[in-house]
Amino acid sequence: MTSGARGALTREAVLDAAAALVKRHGPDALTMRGLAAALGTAVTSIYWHVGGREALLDALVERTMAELGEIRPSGRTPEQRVVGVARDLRRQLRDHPHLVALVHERGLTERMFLPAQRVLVREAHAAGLRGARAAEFVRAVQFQVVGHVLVERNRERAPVQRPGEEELWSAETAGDDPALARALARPVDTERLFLTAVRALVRALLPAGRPLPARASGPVG
Amino acid sequence: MTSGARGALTREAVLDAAAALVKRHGPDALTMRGLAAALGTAVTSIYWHVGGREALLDALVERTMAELGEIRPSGRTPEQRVVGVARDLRRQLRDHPHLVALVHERGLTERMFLPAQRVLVREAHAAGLRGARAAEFVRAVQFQVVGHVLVERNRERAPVQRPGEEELWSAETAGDDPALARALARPVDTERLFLTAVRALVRALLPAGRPLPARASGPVG
DNA sequence: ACCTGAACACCGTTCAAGT
DNA sequence: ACCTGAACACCGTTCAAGT
Repeated sequence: MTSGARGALTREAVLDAAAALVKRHGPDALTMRGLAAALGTAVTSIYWHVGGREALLDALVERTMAELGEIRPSGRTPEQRVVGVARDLRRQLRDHPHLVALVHERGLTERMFLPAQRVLVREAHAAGLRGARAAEFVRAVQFQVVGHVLVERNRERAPVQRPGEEELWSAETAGDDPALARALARPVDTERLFLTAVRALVRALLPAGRPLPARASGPVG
Repeated sequence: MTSGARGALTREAVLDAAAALVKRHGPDALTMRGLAAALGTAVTSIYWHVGGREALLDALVERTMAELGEIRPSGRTPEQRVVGVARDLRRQLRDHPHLVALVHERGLTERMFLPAQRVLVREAHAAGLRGARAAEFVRAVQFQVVGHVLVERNRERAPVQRPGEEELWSAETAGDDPALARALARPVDTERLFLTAVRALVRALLPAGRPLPARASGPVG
């Protein structure tokens, strides 16, 4: 109904319709029967073109991931570039909120982080980090970014916190600090929180920022 | 069948059986019909005692949360105590892996972190942090701990990574650093990673560690 | 090669009916 | 107050049958 049923059914057309459904109502709203209705075909045709629901969602993840623009580091110091990469990745994921849910459900956070991983390895090398140290750095940034995005998404779809109860909590936990109680009641500035955490991590793991003379490490590509 | 059908059906008995099912096969395996079968009653009895599936899962989360031991800070400096609190919370959540999944599904990470929040506020005050600064600190630790646990759980239930592909990735991303490629192929030392990240955060946000003379801040309890 | 309807084995939930 | 079976409105998937 939504998408024109012009011509033969294509794998592409199925994925398009599926993506539209997910975009509008979230992954849970994507049912094989509903998708078939949107396409104007029989449910079983979907199975012929893309396979079952699992395969469909896998394909959707892969497609959305390919649509994400590549991440290019910018900035003077390795620290600036790494923080920039983290921020860009977070922005990309924020722009595709359902992708995060899909990826989490399917245990693909590793896959999601792969493009950024390449870039971070280069930055680690440029900063003079190699081997196990470089790996630890990359992993730490991965956990940081992905973890933050997961928490952020989670809070967004949290049930409407009953304000009365929240007030109570704040008063109870804030212990003689009304300014803190107020701050805890306010919505979180997630962007700021994110940058704070990433910067702290990068500063702790990256060697002190010498401006690196010309080209610090070996051939890169 | 599993749990004895002795006496009248109780809300407690229903929750017990539900908890057992979730513990053994995960939250997805908890179906109203399956639960009724395990209890040896009609499905509809469950509705009378605890309400629908949503209410059941909510009750389960609340119950499991109450079972978690309270978190007590230990250590000399505020930094040590905060890191300890974070580590304890992570351990608790690791010991109840399905709780994390349930909490994430239902958008209750805020609720899950509440007990630790109280403790962290006290530590922030003890370290001389008040008002908005203290709130930011608490929030940062919250995102850090919860985020890490979410990523950790996600990776655990990730599909078996085809080793060939992973090898390729490593070789591709490692760029002239075989030790890094090997490190990336090895399983992550999540405990170490966690402590590294938390320590970096705490050091960045907590005022420099003076040993605090006797009692630094106002009345607390 | 592509598409179909019917059927199977599930779900959560409601409701009128029992005791 | 407590428990029941039947029924409703959904699911994903398979399969034999069509063209």
